[in-house]
Amino acid sequence: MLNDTDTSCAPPAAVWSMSHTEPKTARDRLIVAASELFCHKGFAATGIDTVIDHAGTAKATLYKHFHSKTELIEAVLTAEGEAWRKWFFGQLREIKGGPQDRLLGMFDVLETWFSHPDFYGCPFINAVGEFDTEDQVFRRVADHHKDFLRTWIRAIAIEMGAQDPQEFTRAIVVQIDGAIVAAQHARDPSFAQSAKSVVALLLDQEVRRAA
Amino acid sequence: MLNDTDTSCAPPAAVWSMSHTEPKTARDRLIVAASELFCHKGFAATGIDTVIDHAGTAKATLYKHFHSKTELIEAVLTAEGEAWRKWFFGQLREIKGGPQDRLLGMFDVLETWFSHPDFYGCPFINAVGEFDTEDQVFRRVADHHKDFLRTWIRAIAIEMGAQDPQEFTRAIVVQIDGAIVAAQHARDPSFAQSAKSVVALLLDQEVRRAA
DNA sequence: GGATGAGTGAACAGGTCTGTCTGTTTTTCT
DNA sequence: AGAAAAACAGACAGACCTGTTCACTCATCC
Repeated sequence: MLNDTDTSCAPPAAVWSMSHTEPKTARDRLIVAASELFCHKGFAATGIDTVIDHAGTAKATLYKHFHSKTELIEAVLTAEGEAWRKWFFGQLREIKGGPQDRLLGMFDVLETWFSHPDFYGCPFINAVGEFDTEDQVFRRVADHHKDFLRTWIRAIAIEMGAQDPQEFTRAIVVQIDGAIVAAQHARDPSFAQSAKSVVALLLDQEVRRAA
Repeated sequence: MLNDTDTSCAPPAAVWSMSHTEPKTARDRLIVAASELFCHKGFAATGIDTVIDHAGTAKATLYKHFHSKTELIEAVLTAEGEAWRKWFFGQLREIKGGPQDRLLGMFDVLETWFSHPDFYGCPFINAVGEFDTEDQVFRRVADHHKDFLRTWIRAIAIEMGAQDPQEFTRAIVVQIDGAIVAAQHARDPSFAQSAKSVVALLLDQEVRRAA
């Protein structure tokens, strides 16, 4: 029932990240290099010179494509978000069953994410935590990213006939964020299963309410 | 019995942070200033000069007390953790009722925390997100901090006669971390109540299991 | 085959960073 | 009051930071 046939042969980079896309243009190489460095060593802590060294480009090339470091960070977050969503929703689409099954299955996908050796937490959570009040650009990008997830959850909630889709969605978001942070800190992917059990309980409640 | 009469007249800083403690020694002033700056503007993004400016000390004084910036960050996290726990567990102690009431009441305390204008998320979550793989010192300090919370929850779980205290604790940790991150990102303290509702459901389940 | 546009390498400007050092002043303890 | 410890202001070193500029290479396409 799961796509467990092809996911094991080529582990050069994280499939949920844009790091695995073969970079052709200089811009792509910059984004890929910056993404890896920013996410692993921190946005502020990584210098431009390190980025261009890893990308193998000239500094002028970087500043031709991105007018500032902030713009590069923004581009990295955008690209990383797109790649992650492409992978994540692709996985979600392969889950068979009704809305409940799909919702529960999401946490198995999350666990797959957490289990990858290059899992460093959610780049958006980390970015907002790093800059916080300073620059709300990153908070906006993060919110845009999370909106895709909220929309997906809300659709499930409505499909299920949840009593309060809004509140239901909020509860699920708490499970996701909590699982991400707990797994990141404890380096223990199985927090996805803890969250999944809680969600199963939430689904139980909805069923009982409907009955 | 407690000094709860005088806590409302002077709101210059957050009561859950060590920023409100009147700094006497130069070391205290450094910690207080560094704490505010690091947590608001980021650890890497805040320079030493900014810290000593805000603390009103000489740079030599800083390096006499802390041998490096990393050591200062570590001291800030330690102090911030102590102040937070002092406030938080103090609030928890005032909750009347049995273990279930105390557990649920915790989320009201969390909401109070989230509601403060200076709430910038959990410094430990932010620090681990910022440095991640680079320096595991911060991860260690964060884990030590979280351990107090885990111990408290686990005691409640055992007192309640939870079927699996370990797993119960993990589920609660997910609720806390999730509420923190969701509240921080959406700037919406009421995520504490969403988490609280989920915990109420978990308690329901334990009661039903016991019956 | 010559123009065009993208990329290169390297130097440079101007700041800011961490961390050190010196000499002076203030506080504290006896 | 006098000695000792602590904190002060500020200059300094040396590295690193972001961002700019310039001259050059090389592929592609008309």
